[in-house]
Amino acid sequence: MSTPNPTILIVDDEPQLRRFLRTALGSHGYQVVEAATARECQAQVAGRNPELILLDLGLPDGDGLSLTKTLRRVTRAPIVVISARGREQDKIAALDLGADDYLTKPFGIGELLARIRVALRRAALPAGGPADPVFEAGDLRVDLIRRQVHRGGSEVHLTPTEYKLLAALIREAGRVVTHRQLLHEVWGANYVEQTHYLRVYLGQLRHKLERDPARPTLLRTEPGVGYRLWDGK
Amino acid sequence: MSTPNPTILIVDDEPQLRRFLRTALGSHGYQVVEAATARECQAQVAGRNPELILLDLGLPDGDGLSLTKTLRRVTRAPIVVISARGREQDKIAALDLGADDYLTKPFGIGELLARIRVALRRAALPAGGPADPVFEAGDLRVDLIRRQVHRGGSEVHLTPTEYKLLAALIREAGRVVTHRQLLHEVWGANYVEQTHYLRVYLGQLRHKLERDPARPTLLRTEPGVGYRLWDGK
DNA sequence: GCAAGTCTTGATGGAATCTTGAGGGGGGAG
DNA sequence: CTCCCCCCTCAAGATTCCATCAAGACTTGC
Repeated sequence: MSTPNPTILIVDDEPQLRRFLRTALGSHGYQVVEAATARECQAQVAGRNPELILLDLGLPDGDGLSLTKTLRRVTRAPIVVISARGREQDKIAALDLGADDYLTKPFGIGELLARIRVALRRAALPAGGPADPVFEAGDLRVDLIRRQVHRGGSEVHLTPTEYKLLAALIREAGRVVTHRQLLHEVWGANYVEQTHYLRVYLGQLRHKLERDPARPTLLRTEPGVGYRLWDGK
Repeated sequence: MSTPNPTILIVDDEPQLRRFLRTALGSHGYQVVEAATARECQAQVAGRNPELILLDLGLPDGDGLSLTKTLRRVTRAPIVVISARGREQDKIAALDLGADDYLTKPFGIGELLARIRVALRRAALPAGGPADPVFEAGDLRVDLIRRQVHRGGSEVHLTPTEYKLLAALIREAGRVVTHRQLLHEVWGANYVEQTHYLRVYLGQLRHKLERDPARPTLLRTEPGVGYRLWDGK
C-alpha cells in the first residue's frame, strides 16, 4: 500500500455497526476514527483529516445528503456512503452531491474493503506522495518531480543534458562520482571515454548555478577521479 | 455549446445491450465507441483513447478479469464493470485488478449514469491540492467539471482535442509533462511518437489562451523534454 | 446531403541544443 | 625550471527540435 496506515472516519449513529466496522477496518491496518452525528463528523474531518470517509446517510441530526455536500467543500477525501435506502434516486442524489461510492445495507465486508481500496487507490494515484522530494544546498533548490531548478529564488533553465548531469550528481550528493559513471548515466555506455563532455557541461552548470563560477563550491572537481556535489555537510 | 464531450467505450458482446447503452449514453452527450470482444476492446483503447470504459465481464474471447488487468497497464481511464455475476468474490477480484466500479445486472440506467459521472469527475481532477475543481492561473480559468474555459472573463471555445490537452497539462500543473506522456493521454498509446501533433495543438492553445502567443507565459516549452503549464509558482 | 467545424499532414524558417576543436592555465615530477 | 597531464573556457558549425502556415481529408450537426 502506498501510504502506510490510512485514516478512515466512520460516521454512523449505531454503536454496534461502528464497533463492527472498527474491528474489521482496524484488522486490515487502517487507523479508525469515529463520529456518531453530523456535527461530530465535521469536527473529526477538521481535526483528524481522514483519508476516507465512510458515511451512513441516516444520521439523527440533519440529513446525510446535505452533509455530503458540505464535506465536499472541506475535504477531497473520498466519501463512501452506506445506507439502508436502496432506491435509485437516493443513490443518484448522493453520488451527484460528491459521494464516490454507494453501498446498500446489508453488504459484504469483503466488498466494502475492496471498494475502500479502490477509493484510496484513486485518491492516492495522482502524483503519488504528498510533498515533492526536493534537493537543497546553499542557494540551490532542485525539485526533481517538477524538474525545476532555482538559485536564490529565481528559476534557472537547464537543457536536457545539463539537467540529467545535475540529477546524476544529486543522486549521489556528497559522494564522489567518477567520470565514467557520470558519462555512462548521462550519455550512455558508448561515451564513457569522452571526458571532454563532462568539462564542457560542468562548466555550463557552474555558470548557471555557482555564485562564483571560477571558484566553485557546489560542483567540486576531484582531480583524476570525478566530481562531487556539495550537499551542505 | 463549448463542452467537449467525453468518449466512452462500451465493451459487450450482446448487440442489444450495446444498442441500448449507445442511445442512453449518446443522448446524455457522450461520444460512444463500441467493442464486442477483448481484442476489439484493446484496439479501440489504443486507437480512440476513451475517457471511460464500460466493461461487461462475460466476453467470448478471454475472461474479463485479465482484460481489466491488461487495460490498466495501457490506460488510466476509469473502468466501470457491468456483470451478470453478483457474487462478492467476483466484485472483489474485479475491483482489485483495476476496475473503478462494479454494477450487477440488472441495474437502473440512472444509477449507471450517476456512477459514470462520479468516475469521470474523479479522473478530471488534478493531483494534490484542495477540493477545488476549478483551475486558475493568470487570467485563465478552467472549470474541470463543466469543461469550460474562460480567459479574462470571456469564455473561450476549445475543440475536444484542445481541451484534453489542456486538461492533461492542468493535471500536472507546474510540472514538466513529457511529449510521450501528453501524446499518450490525449491521443492514446498508438500516438506517442507523433510529436508534431503537440506542436500544432499547443500553437492553437497558445493562440486562444496566451496574451502574446509569440512569447508564451502559460504554456511553456521545455526543449527536448516536453511542456509545462505555469501555475503561478 | 450540405455546411461548418475539426483533424491530419506536409513544407518551411528559425531557435535551442549538442558536438567538436583550439587555446590557456595550474600543479606535480623530474 | 620545464614538461606533461589534467582541467577549464570560449566559440563556431552541425544537428536536433520547435513554431507557424496552410491545404486537403474527415466528422458532425442540421
